[in-house]
Amino acid sequence: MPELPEVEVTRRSFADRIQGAQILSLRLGKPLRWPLGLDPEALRGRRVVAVRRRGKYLLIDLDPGLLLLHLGMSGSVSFAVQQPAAGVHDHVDLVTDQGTLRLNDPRRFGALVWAASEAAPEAQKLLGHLGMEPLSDGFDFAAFVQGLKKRQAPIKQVLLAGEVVVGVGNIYASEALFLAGIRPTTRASKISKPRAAKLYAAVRDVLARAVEKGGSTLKDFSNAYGESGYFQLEANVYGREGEPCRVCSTPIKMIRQGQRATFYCPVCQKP
DNA sequence: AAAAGCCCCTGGATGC
DNA sequence: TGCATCCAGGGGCTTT
Repeated sequence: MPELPEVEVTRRSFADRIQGAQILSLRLGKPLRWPLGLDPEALRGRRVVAVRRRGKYLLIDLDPGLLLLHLGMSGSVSFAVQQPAAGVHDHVDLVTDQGTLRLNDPRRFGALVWAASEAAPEAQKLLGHLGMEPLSDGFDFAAFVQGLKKRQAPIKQVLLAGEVVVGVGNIYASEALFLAGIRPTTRASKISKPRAAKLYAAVRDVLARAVEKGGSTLKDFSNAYGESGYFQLEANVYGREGEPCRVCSTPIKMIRQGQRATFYCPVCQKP
């Protein structure tokens, strides 16, 4: 479900409310993708210092240590002073003196992982290979071009891999490539500098706009207040197979790349 | 080193 | 109505 915009929207919807809170307990439900890596009891009494985001991971800074929270495909977070009784898919309740942070994740591809610090091996195993943050000042165009240059894989899959730039998932990869006028099957290394410049801008623009719209709610995404996103209504190609391109009216095509659906306009997007 | 496939898991939509 | 099949916002791991 959640790509960078949904994760960022989630972060913003509870970061202020949990900041400074003292952890009272941590209840875990069914196993998630990875074990926590720590006895939950050990967290009692620690303070939540801040909530940051790296790619699609939420970093909940504690004193000391941090928790890495990933929403997987179907995860969503809620934060409330008083949570209702836990349902079958509520697998994390982080109870604090300011409210309870709850993770609901039917498919359980998500995870909550303890790390002693961001530099510690258990954190670096998940974060170490990640590429640039597209919405930060550190998103460097020259490095972006260089990253594309050395990859022979189709550009759609290079975006998804997250090693050049993070946070671009299946929806926004198709959308960014549409905005840039680039065919998803084009080998990354073949993209000229001017076209890379369009893609660089498109990635930023589409993610920033999606954050403003509260993310995309295809099925069940909501922020920590339970509010839906609306960016899906503005999708140019994602989920629109056979429907007319909003620019040229040509039917949108759907193909499969690495077992994931890709959508594009065969006229607006050139190889 | 990089690319391509394979899974993890549940639920909803579709088809016979 | 019942049951099988396919598909879904991710990504680490294994195999080429």
